[in-house]
Amino acid sequence: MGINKKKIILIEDDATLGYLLSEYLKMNSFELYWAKNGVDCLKMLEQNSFDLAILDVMLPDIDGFSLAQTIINLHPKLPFIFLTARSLKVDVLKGFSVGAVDYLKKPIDEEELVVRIKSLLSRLDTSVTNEDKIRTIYGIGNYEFNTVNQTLSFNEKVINLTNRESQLLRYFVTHKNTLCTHKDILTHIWGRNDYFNKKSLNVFITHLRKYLNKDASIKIENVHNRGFIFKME
Amino acid sequence: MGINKKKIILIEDDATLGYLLSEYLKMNSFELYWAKNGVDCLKMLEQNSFDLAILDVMLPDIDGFSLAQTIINLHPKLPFIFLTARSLKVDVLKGFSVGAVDYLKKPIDEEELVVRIKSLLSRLDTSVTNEDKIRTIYGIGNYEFNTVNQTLSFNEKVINLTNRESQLLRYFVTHKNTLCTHKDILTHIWGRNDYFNKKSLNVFITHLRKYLNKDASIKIENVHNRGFIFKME
DNA sequence: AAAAAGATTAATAAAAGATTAATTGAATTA
DNA sequence: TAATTCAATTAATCTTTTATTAATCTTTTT
Repeated sequence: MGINKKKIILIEDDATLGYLLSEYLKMNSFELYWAKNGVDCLKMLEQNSFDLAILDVMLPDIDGFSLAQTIINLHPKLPFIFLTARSLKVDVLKGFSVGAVDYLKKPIDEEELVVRIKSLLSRLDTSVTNEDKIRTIYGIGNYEFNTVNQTLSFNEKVINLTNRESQLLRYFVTHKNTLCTHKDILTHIWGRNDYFNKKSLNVFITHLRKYLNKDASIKIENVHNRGFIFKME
Repeated sequence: MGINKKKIILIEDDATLGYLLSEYLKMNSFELYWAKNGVDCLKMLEQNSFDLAILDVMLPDIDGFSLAQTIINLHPKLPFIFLTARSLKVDVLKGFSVGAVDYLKKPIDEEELVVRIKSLLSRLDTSVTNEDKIRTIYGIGNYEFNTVNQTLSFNEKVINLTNRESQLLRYFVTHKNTLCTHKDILTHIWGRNDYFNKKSLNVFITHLRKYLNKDASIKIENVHNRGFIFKME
């Protein structure tokens, strides 16, 4: 998750359940705001910006679906989930039709609630997902390695790598400066650790060394009888 | 929703439930593919590109969680939901921890399933934004490509493109300078990734290369065993 | 110094790709 | 309805690429 706590607003009139959920969610490092009714809720929405709203359908002063509608009008981007005892099918359908991200039926397990919240927040948070995505471009010294196009560039010069070369280099950059045993490399890339594949691996090591010899800070060092260490940085 | 039906792959070994869900989802204008086991599933994933996977946890040949792991490795962007009779809490938590978008317990109401699917697809849908960006006219080096008239012009000379030629060229200009895998091109344009369509693709590559050979700055490069890169600019 | 492991270069065979030609099949027209 | 046309697919052939294997040389280890 990000460096900042995610802000959640819980709209729940029941004192016991409200307290329980608030505390549990706080324990799971969310910043929690608990509104006990619709009026409080709107006030809080005025004063803060939230990442998620959890809405009870049955509220003393306003119907949850109407409140959801109001929330959408005021904050179209705020995702919300319904949490309710009314598990009537029409309600579930109505919940989604007004734009709910999820609809959970009481009694809900707190742990499950937390993983559901985390799951949907991580998907909604584009900044996080982009960071976490498998990187396509790696800097290797003065080289640039594009794992998708399978190219290695150095000062405008572009080398096209073959599948195996690219696989091997990717393995190395993701395991840089640590021993990569023959066995690990072979089972991971060749799928099988035997004499001939090991010979093949050696050929590809030579290829990569040749490609990378423009930058002296990068080295593929052999550890006798064990494997290789890809040194960089 | 977009102009095209969303493609869903359902992995379910139970014949009755599988049939029921398939039919119901088809009725709700999804394009449905039903895999009865893990092996079938992987084959289908090779041959098509999907918008969503629905996974039973209990499969005859492979554990659903392991299959999910495999799916993530092969298709990191494909969202999946679990649909299962095992409503054990640990399973739910495990489901989300491996990256599920939702975890539904049997017996599930079909109507609810559909609204949940629609809700999450609408939130995940990025293709629409990309589709919307398609322009009518593209400059390709000294050429001008009109996607509506399906023409390619060079110094007053006009080449009339066929449907396939135009589709393929459009795919390339909207994905220029990045690897377009055989699979992506074939599933996107031909709808199916198999041996014969790949042969067909090769023929069209030859066509486009011939049309575009007046401008040396444009190249359709092959990446052995992976696909093509349309280089321009 | 001998043996094993590793590095390098070269040879080879299988697979993939490119190109041209033939065939199919649907749409259009006589 | 038969003939024509044109695009897409399939087939046949040739070319290129690539992973592997082999051969040879160099380095390490005992």
